Amino acid sequence: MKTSQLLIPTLRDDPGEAETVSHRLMLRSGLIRKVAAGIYTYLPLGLRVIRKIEQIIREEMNRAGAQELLMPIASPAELWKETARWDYYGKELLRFKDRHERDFCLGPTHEEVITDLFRREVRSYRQLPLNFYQIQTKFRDEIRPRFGLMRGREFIMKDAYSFDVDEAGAKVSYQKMYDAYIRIFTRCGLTFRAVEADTGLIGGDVSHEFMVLADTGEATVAYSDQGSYAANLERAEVPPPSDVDTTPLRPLTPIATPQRRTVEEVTALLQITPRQLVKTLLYRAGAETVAVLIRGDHEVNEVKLARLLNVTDVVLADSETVQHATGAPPGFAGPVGLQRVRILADHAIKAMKNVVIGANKADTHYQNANLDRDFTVEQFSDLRNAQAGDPSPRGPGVLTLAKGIEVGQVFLLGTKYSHKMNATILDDQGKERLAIMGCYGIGVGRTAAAAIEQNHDEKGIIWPFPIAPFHVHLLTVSQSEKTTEAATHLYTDLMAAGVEVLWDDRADRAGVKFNDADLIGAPFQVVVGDKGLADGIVEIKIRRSGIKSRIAPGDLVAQLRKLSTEADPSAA
RNA sequence: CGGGGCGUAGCGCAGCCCGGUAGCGCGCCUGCUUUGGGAGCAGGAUGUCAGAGGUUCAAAUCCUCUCGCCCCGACCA
Repeated sequence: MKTSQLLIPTLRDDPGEAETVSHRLMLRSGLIRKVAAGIYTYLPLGLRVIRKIEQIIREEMNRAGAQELLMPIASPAELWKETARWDYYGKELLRFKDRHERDFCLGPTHEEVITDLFRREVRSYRQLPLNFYQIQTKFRDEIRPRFGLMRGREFIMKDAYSFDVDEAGAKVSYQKMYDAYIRIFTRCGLTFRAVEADTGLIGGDVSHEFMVLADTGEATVAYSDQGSYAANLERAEVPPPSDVDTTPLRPLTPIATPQRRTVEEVTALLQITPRQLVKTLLYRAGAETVAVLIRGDHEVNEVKLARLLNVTDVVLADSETVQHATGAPPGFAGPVGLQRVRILADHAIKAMKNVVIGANKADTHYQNANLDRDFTVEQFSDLRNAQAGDPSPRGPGVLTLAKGIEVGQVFLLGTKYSHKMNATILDDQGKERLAIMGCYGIGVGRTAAAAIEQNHDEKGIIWPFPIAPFHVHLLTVSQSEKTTEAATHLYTDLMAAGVEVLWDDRADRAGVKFNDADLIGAPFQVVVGDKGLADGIVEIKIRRSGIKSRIAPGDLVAQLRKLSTEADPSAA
């Protein structure tokens, strides 16, 4: 393609609306333009990247035995009411009525639609396993769209759904997708980790997320520095402490702590460390209020708490609720004499002795409070976030925390949807059984954004070869006929050789072209100009390394082939 | 939804406090020169100052409301 024939509106300045690297560079290099919050147009260059990623996904999904289909974006409320997600999904589900006042929604995911198809069309275990996938536009009315394609409301997703007769089969299907995802993200040139994940709104039992490691990531990953353990922080297990403090018990003593509410204020006043203090946090979980005891230097993991209480989410109680439950203003809650709410505690509390806790009385704490003697706990559980330096819950090593961008997630759903929608098949005994399902998603645009987060410099994008919009950016830096003629030949030869080449044939000066080429980030730049041609050469610049080499025009195609193979071994 | 901020030319911004002719840089158009890392000169076009009300002789500027967008939090591919 020629630049003069494509709309590639590059920007010299950073757009004011964009802060993250990928968002900024996508706008600047003319890949996308915003239409509304979280809603974008993919311009020709951006669409080429999207298509490249889609193609890699297609190849690997097909290789893994999945079959492609395409479901509608709009789906009727009835299906969603069957699984109760019409109510449960909340405001993220964009609903509307058709002209007959029938309720519809824009699909945020397609478990209902695919399960409906399955139950209508599939009867026998002989037809299984089945795995259907689609690459389609999804709509989720996100609370806060941000960072360009990283979290859009409308976005392109590959979603796949597997159906098996039994658990064993479902695990095989799950593993196939897991392996396919590893290949997909590897082929996209990303540095990533597969981590254990919470199942969230989709539901189910087992799940892994594929995290591209990048500082701009919204998720936190905890992984072992020596072993293979890796998990989303939401999920990362913290084993109970092995050593118990054996200090002799001292008598419980009230102590005045006027206006000292926070851990910092109380520990500063009493000259102790946060490790010697127990925070008592009150949470609302549905209709119930619970108290959660947690060591002063730890953070409550609300996902774990919600899971323990079997609710969808928990929120910190407001001050009125705290006052009602403890008889004291917030900041002075403690488990001693706390009657009105259940008391839950993180495992770490078991190991603590002579702790400081709130006294359920304004401006007062207790010193030397001790479990069982002074207060009791209804249930101990893993309720805190893992911290860097914690021992790995499985395998050797200690945990390190890093930021990650979630580009894909795989779930073993079990019968969650097949049960609610009665999706059954006959097994080899002629008995009706619920299909065991799995579902598997990849954010296509987010994968492109993540690739930019990991591959850029101050000049612009450095595309991994397999997902670059073009392999070669051909730059003519002189306006002479000689140069144009030489470039025309090279352009024709490259195209004939199957090289994806973008020829910057604009009448602009060399500097403009060099800068745009660096910004757009094709892996290789070929520079043709009067100077080089006088010496009988053209120049190749490798975008990533910046290394330039001079080469006879006749050798260009062969040389680029060689460089391409080095850049993308999987393409060979 | 809670907290913070912003809406002025295609992009980046100034002007607003202290009301009176809407500006700067880049980009765009024309011409000449230039042509290997964001050219120079000359000329030119482009704005419902987010919208609606109000105050005033007069509003981009002051007041009220509405809308949109960005950032921080709760959500997720």
